[in-house]
Amino acid sequence: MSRPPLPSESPPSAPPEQPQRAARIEDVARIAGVSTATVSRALSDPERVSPKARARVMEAVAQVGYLPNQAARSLRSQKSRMVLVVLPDLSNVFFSRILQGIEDVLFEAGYGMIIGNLDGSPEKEARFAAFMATGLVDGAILLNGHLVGQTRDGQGSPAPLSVPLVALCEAIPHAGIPQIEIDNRGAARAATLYLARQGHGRIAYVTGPAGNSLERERFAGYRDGLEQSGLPFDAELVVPGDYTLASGAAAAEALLRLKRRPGAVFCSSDEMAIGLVGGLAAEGIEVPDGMSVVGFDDIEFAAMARPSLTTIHQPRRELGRTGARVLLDLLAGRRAPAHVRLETKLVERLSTRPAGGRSVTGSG
Amino acid sequence: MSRPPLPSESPPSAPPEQPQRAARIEDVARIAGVSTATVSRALSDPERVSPKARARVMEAVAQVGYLPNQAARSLRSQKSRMVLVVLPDLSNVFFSRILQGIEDVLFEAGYGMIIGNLDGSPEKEARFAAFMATGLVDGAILLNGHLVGQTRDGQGSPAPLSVPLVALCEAIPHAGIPQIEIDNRGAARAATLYLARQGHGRIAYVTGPAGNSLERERFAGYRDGLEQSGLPFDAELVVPGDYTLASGAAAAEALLRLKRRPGAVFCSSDEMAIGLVGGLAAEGIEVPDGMSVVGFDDIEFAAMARPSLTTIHQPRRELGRTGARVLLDLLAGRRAPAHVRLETKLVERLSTRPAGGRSVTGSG
DNA sequence: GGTGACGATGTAAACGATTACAAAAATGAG
DNA sequence: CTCATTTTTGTAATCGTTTACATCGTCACC
Repeated sequence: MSRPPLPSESPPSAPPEQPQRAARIEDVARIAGVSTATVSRALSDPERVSPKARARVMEAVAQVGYLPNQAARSLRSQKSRMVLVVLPDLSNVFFSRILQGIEDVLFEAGYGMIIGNLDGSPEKEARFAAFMATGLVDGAILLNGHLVGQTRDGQGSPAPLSVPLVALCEAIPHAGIPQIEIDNRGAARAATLYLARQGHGRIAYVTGPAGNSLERERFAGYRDGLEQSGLPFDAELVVPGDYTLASGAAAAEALLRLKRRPGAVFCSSDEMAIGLVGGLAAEGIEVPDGMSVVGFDDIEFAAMARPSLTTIHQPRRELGRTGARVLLDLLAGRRAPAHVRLETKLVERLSTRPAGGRSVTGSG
Repeated sequence: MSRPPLPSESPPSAPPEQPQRAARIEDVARIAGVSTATVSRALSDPERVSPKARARVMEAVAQVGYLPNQAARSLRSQKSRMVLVVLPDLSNVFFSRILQGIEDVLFEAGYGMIIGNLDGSPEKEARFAAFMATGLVDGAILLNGHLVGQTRDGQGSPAPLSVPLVALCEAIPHAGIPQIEIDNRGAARAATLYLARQGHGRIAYVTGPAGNSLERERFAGYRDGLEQSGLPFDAELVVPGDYTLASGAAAAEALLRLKRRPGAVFCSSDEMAIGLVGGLAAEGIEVPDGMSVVGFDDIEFAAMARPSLTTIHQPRRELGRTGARVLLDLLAGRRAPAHVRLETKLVERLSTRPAGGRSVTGSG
């Protein structure tokens, strides 16, 4: 096709006022002297193109700084190379390292990560569900323990699980969704056994929120531990909490009100354990001399706390990594394990000591 | 084209095996008896469509559960309604609340959030830069203190800043990018003045990493504070750190080696302050009786620490919110402020006390 | 009743890639 | 050298929207 002749003063070398429109595949094709199909192939699957053409394409790409438009790409290919990560609370330190692990693996595989921070809002939940249904993401990792956007408004069909999902940490009661988790029950048993072996006969337990699936497991583990140690279960020693610092402090008061105080406490979260230590200190009871305390999670701060906290270490980053890997398997159509359990580890620090023994570190 | 006759048992009312293809705008249009243009208008700008048509469209949408395909939408409209947030380290607790603030505002405005975790990797940086250039995101918020993907490989043109940007916390030396930050210098001055007013004559300072733009400001503020209090500056009292717990602990040792010990220390981060407290305790010096300590940031743990930490509170969530708002202004073509400064606040807790006074809380 | 303005609607052309299909070129066997 | 086969390339359809432009009524005003 012939164009109208250009004004004589405009050599094609450097058009001055043009606002730098991003280069398209067509531009690359023209410069390289091939078709757009060849350019596309050279970029996505270099083997399918002759070395000569490939070189010309690469040169043209470099010359114009071509980057394929993502919207066009994902419209046509029906893949977005994006993953949604849904979590209940972005500001909760517990999740940040998991996110990091997820990001590690996703990035490596060329995927991006969209964050869905639920924050207790049903609106958010609905929107994130839409993310999955509109092709915005190829899959999702759920850290929130339940399915997202199960809205069946009006006569609408039961929202189809449009993309592959993976559940991290909390179990989702839905068949066919791989679960990545730790052995909460076994870990809680280990913590309880540890205290029992240190000679503590009355071991209290500060729970997480009722109804939480993790919590049920941990509570079961606590009872396992008691049983295995030949200790009696005493409902009086079970104090309700909700994983927060404040509930740990409240638990301290509750425990001190008991006629027969426990010599040790196992808390279902580090935050509660730290709150408990503070609450005990306010009443003049120092940890570990006055009481031994074990936490759960091994958050960053557990090691910094005073006294540093004996706790159950969860491999958070590795949990994230594994979850991402399993999702990638699903996305690639590979067979994925239905269930992965990661090892926990009891980390001994200074918030526990044998019952009846004397403190090793003389305090002031 | 004629198909082979179906087995008689399959009436067309409910095709059983069809894998539930997502409804397209065309389906909605057909059911509502209007054109696709009208459907599009009814959804994006209901005012432009007659009430009758609107109602029919809405009904059809509900009936088939239509959700517009994002890729198609953003391909055509050249807008993705996504924002990239770039940060140096996702696992750093300092950022999580900022992220939360950003997410708050973005969600409200109908935007999604893609996370770019740099993690010190140039590859990541390049990829995130590509996110901006490929239409994947409409804008970006940078928490990392420098421009992303400034790669000018080969003869490539100087990567055009393709989308609106906002710099949060750290300043980016580049004209035209709005900066959202706190008054680091003023806050550091306030912390120093506070200690001076408590009667401390020798006030040490534990720095952040050299070369950091925040750090320069804070150091200047420390000197301002000394000057304003009529105290001499003593280079011996400036101990290098890098914001980490470990460097705080190391600083403790350094300070204890001095012939004339300071009575108070101002640390450029809470983590260092907490490390310092631990390091001092290891040498038998308790805070605040043996030394007063002030931190910076007011991270979650500052209040939980023992002793709880006097520190400079940064409105992290609000920083995130403001950054997101400014970016939205930019995206909407509204005039955005070039510079926003948020207020900090000195939070008095138990890691400081007047010089020479006696401790109020009797320990042990 | 004619005319202009306005609002509601429809038609069809983008947006920028990927990819099914067909054609052309290269390769190898006989 | 011919023919079958394989590789490489090109053409054009396609993904599912939005939106410029054209069209068609409707209404008010003269």
